[in-house]
Amino acid sequence: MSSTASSHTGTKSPDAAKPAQKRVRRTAEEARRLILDAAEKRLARQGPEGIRLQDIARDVGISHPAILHHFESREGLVKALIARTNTQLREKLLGALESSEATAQDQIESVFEALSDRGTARLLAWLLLTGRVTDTTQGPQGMMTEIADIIHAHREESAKRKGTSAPDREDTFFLAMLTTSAAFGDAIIGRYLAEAAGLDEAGVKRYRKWFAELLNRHAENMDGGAQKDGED
Amino acid sequence: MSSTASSHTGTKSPDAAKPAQKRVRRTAEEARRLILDAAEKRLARQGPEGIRLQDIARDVGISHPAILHHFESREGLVKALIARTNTQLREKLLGALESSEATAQDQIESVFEALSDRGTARLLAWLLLTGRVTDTTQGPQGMMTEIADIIHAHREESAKRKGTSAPDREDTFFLAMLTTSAAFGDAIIGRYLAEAAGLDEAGVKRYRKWFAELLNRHAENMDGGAQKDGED
DNA sequence: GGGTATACTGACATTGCTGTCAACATGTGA
DNA sequence: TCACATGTTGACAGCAATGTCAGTATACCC
Repeated sequence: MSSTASSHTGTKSPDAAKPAQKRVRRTAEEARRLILDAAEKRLARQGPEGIRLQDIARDVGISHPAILHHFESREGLVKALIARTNTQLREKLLGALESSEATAQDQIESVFEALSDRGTARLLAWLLLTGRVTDTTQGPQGMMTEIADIIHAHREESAKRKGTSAPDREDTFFLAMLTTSAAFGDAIIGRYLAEAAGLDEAGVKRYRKWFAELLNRHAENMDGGAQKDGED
Repeated sequence: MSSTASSHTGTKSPDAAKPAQKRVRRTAEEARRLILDAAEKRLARQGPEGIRLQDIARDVGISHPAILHHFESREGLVKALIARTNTQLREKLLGALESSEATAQDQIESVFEALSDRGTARLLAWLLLTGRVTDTTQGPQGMMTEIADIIHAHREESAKRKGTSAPDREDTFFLAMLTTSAAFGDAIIGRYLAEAAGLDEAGVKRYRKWFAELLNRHAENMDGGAQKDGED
């Protein structure tokens, strides 16, 4: 890294043995990907202030103007990172929902996973904290309503199958909202809470299971009504 | 603001109505308080990057070196703000718990309130995001375990009174952890989720009540065991 | 009223980061 | 093999933010 090979081009020195810097040249797409990866990593580790062009450039092994070349500005980089994160989050969540094999347990687990993985929640928290949210349909908000709709459809279908009354729509929203908030908060503070309580990894797993069961019982009570065989 | 009044002292003008800049001289304590208030406000409104000495100084109506005079450095200001916020949060939460008149509903409500008020959760989120957490006993983590202990004592007492089996200690931790995460997440993203779902203020209230009842039912099931009259 | 401690200020030094620019180098197609 | 598009770079400009310093003004005490 520090071997900056003195001056820039070797042309001045007739030193044939020193082509020195084989400059790497990636496709624009590849370069963008690497830069976003590095930015994501920094952000997850060091928080908002960890996004510094110089640092990221060093991580990737390029000069910082290269980043500006690909993203126009620091703000452009941030926007691109947000967009990519949103897309990935959306895909993960919808994927988890649509795999009809997954139990409700798995689904809730996957929400927690998706938000804590790669500092997704941290990025989004920062996004919300710095007031970068403009459009209600974009970002986690829009996602939640979309997902709540899907879940509600499931519940209605399930209720119809069982011949019980359809669940309250607001109840489903509340379920989604609680899950989102809890997973969100967990991604940010969960680690510290667990540590303070002396919970190891298995304990965290138990916690999530406990939470999923809490919601399950609630849903069964609501959906099943007076019915008793409320297994899913 | 631009009326810098040319030179510094106003003694030149005998204008009694305009002694120009009677330099205000507060007690150190008062000055610190005002500065912290302004910093807190900025932080709540603009997020982490909103803490700029110049801006805060302007808000208070002093020059920015005055801030440095009282807090040594920007970092010192941040630390002081964190300390104060922690203290205030602690007092609020313990206060809410100890007022034995409060129902479980009220208590949960007060957790949400305490975290969302004055951007407390935002500050703490930033604190956690930027990895400023060192001591496990400080900050929200330690608070949670402390509070969980108190709640657990309540539950045990209540169980004894009813003659039912004592609740699982871990169950209480999980309750506290969920409440903390949910309130924490809510303070950060709740506003946006509610907006996306079209929830007005009354809706948010219903949500919190719904959540409190969810926890209540769970606790009653656990504590009451086979008992049915689990009102409290 | 004079003296002292210290809250406070303007001007400036310093640092660090984003963004610009001209030039360089490399993959691709003719 | 040559030309071209473009990924890439070092040097520098510009700015913003923290921090320093010498000096000023005010509350408090005698």
